[in-house]
Amino acid sequence: MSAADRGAPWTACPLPRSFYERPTLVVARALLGCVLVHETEDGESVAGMIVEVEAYRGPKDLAAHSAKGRRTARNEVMYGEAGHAYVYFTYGMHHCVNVVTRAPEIPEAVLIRAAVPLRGEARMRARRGLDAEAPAFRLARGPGNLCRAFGIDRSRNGADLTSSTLTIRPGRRFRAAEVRSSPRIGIDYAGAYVAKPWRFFAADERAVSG
DNA sequence: GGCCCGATCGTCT
DNA sequence: GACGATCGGGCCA
Repeated sequence: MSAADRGAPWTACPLPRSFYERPTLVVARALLGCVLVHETEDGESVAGMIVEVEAYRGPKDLAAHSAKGRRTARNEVMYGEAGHAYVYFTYGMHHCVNVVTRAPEIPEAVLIRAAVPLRGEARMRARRGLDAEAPAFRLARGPGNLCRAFGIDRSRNGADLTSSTLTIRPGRRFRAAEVRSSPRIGIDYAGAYVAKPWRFFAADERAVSG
């Protein structure tokens, strides 16, 4: 660790399991301001502050992959222990990363939709195919872009966020006045659950999508 | 096996 | 606002 890294959020201890075992809406809100860290192949790490999330609360939530109790090889991680990553592939070209919440057999999770780069910005740019001109807030804006910038793909599905090369650590705390909520994005098929205000984001952060 | 569609993104009008 | 890219998952036969 360099002297400059001492005390930096990406060097703090990962959030404990108990953080994720709480109600999913509580976890979603609490993740805002926390720091997602992915250690890369060469031992360096990329890190970013989470500024946008969405809660998915199956089996009742018709927008969740676990709606109506659906349980397949793809979403099996949602039924497991809290604090693990659920990573899936969609639209033939994008990955999305979630954190599993609550007790085993309760298939709920929080989708991480956007982050502000804190470390490894050059690596993120290279992965996104963006040059030095591109503003930093664009690097991890949107769930697909975030996964690409962080180098997260299905090989990280099931990763333990409390003790692996993919972790989430405490960061800054947003005050209530700095947080907004809204309906979730891209779930028009979810009937009565379309309008649930289960998307949370930091107001005035340009890295927020939508 | 076949068919439909997606927790997205960038581009074009 | 509309649309194409691109392919695995889910469901039915």
